[in-house]
Amino acid sequence: MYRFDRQAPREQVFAIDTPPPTVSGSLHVGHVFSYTHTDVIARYQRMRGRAVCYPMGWDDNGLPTERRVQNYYGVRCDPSLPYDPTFVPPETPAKHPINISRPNFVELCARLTADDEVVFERLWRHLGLSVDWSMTYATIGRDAQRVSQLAFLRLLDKGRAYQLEAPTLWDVDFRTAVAQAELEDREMPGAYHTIRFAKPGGGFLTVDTTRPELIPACVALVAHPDDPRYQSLFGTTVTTPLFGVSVPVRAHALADPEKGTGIAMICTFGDVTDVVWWRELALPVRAVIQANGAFKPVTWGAPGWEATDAAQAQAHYDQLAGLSAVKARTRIVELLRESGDLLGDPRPITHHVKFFEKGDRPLEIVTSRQWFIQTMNERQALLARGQALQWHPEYMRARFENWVNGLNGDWCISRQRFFGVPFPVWYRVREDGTTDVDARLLPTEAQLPVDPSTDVPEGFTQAQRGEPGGFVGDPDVMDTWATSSLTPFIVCGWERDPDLFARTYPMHLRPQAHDIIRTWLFSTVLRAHLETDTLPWTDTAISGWVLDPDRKKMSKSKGNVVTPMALLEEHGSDAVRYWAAKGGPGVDTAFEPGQMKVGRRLAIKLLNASKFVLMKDAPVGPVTDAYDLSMLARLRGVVADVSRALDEFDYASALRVAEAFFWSFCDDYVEMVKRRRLADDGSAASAIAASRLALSIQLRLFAPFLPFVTEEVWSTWQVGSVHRAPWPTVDEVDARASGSADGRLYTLTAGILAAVRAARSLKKIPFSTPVALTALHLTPEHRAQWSQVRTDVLACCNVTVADDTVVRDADGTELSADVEPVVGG
RNA sequence: GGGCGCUUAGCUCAGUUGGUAGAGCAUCGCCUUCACACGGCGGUGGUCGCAGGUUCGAGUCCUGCAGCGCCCACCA
Repeated sequence: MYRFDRQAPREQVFAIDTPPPTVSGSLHVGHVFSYTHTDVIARYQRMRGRAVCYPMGWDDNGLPTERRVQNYYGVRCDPSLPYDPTFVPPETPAKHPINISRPNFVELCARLTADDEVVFERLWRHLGLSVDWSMTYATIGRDAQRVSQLAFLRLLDKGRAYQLEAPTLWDVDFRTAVAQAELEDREMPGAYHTIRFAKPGGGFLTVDTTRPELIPACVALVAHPDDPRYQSLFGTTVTTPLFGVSVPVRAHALADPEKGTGIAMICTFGDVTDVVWWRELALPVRAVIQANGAFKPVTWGAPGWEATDAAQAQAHYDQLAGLSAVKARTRIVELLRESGDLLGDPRPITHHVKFFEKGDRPLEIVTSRQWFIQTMNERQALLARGQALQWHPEYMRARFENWVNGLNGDWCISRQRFFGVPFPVWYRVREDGTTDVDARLLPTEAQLPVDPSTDVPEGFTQAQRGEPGGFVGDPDVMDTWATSSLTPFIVCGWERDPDLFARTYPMHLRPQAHDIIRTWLFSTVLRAHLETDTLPWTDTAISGWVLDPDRKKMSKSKGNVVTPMALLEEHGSDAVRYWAAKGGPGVDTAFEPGQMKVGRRLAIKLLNASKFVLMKDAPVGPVTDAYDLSMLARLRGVVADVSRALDEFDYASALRVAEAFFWSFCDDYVEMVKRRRLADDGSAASAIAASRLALSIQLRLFAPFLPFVTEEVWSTWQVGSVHRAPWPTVDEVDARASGSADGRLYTLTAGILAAVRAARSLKKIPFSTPVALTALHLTPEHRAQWSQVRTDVLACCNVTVADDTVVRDADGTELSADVEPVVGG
């Protein structure tokens, strides 16, 4: 039913770039929420006659999977090991992790994620997602690897991807580079330490620092060029405490006279500002922190580590070597106190520190060789792409622009990890056994995907791996976003199925949540811009988050996550979808079981109302009665409004409009026709025809939202699936409803019935007691309709119009717009 | 520090181009009536965050402020 028609011409295609959920986690209510939004749009477009390309992907690539596999099987990846085809993981994880090769590790990742993917698919089917499951992809799958590597090689060829040895943001626990997009600030306790530096002619100047442990890595001091306090020091050198290193005092506009003493240490590297100063002031490197976060061994007095008293520097430094940054800080404070170079006590502060979003310790900056994709010189072009993209809601564009304007470097795409797409690159090994990183060996496009740790470059043999004169593979894998940014290419068959690609790309819709605008949305726009010089899609619909009743984002760590399957089983999929669809585009929505109960009630009401309408059958004929025509005139407007809202991706408004009409249809119209249907005349035939037409239309209006109950009813009296039925149009209504009519007779009569019900309730008059209208105030709008109000219709409420009923015009705007009959027993 | 959004009934939220404040839930009451008790109908309930301004008229437009949330930002 949901199979994408690959023969459909491009104008009829509607292609959705589905977010592939991370399979190593579990799906939560937020997923159910946002994936429902997408499904409503997919179902609507399908009923409009579009060939909907709606795949599902699994994001099984990356760190979360790695961590899970390590724990689940008790293994650890050692890329230096050869593949062992006979390896079988132990039944229960061993006490000490078993080292296995990268291909073995990847096999285990694939095995574990395959199980998850079965569970995920079951949930999505239960929820009623109208996905074409034959198009499912995985981000670690063979084709995703081919696309990632091919796109990388194309960028390399164009000079848009490059490799560089440079200071890079580094997570010391995962021991990998990370990108700007993966950072988050966390508020941390810290302390200002006032340190003294010896001035050349005697005396001291003081510097405030939160990272005294980096004094051995200090390469200069810096103050603002206009700062009067330091004018005389610019161009001179001062001496670092404990280590006795001469460092220059420099001027740079980035130095903030307001912070600390107005003069700062430049260390290699304490933060990203250090990197800027270091680069722009052309300073030397004196790095102390290693990839694992520990202070590295240093021989003082050696080139680059000159000190006035090398022995003393060594004695001090040896107490730091091997320690982590935090422990080194504690130790150096003691040393500074002993030497008298620490003035006063450290002054506690809280400040923002950069973390890898998945990391536990603050990021360090470590110099390493990494791959980058150019972004900085595309910023203007990317802003223009963001302008051209249709955002729903519109204001989310600001997030994108905010991010693009805040970029401070090219995108680092290499990670020193294992479960990811490898870089399709080998390097020559020199005769002395060292790697020549400039002598790259690349595969042909036809060979992709390749794993350079097991595959061999053209013209070499496996025996030459790592040998002098031979080759080595690039050890790194790509950032997970380097693959995810290519989902439109993966889905649309880029460089694999040109016919499919031409029909589906650029795609139509990218649905996603707002927290990954800077990562997934941004990087996808970038890759499409660089590769095809287009936007990847015309529209993006941004969903909000599901908040718990305390208005906090629902998350596992807070222990407030509800299992989606249990939710679906308790309330029913239609009910949960109803709740989800009420959360409009971009709006964070409270988790509210009450709304699900309302959705369930709506579904049951649909069943019952359908049962009533379908009790009576009649030949399909024109609708002639004024009441029926008036009701259909209202429905005509509803069809137009619901369609317009869905065209604009505003599923929440669409549902509201359809629902409001349906309740009125049940309360008022169904009551109005109850007695008429029992007659055996043209009025009855008209009522039955109109009821069935209205039911058919309303079932189709609700089908994208409540796919199960609508299909259930549809299947009892229609051929085929409601989900393949044509979307209702105003033309369809006009074709059956002869003559022109408006909705006023319907609203007037509904108003009278509602007023009678209110009066009965207020005066406690039971339904079985007949009542008569004695007075009626009419608004000018409804004046002309009064003469059409029929007593046989009002009889459904057991109300009659007395001979002496007084009908009054509403006197200007003085009277209430409501019709206020006075009811007598 | 910059950006974006939100603030309307006890709760969750609608409120199109300015024109008498809306829905559902909760609460209270009524009703077995031939689709529906897994129900129906009705009632109560609001200085629209605050202060100015524009206007005949402001929940809506403008300015400022406050609170909340999110995104971003130079760890001295």
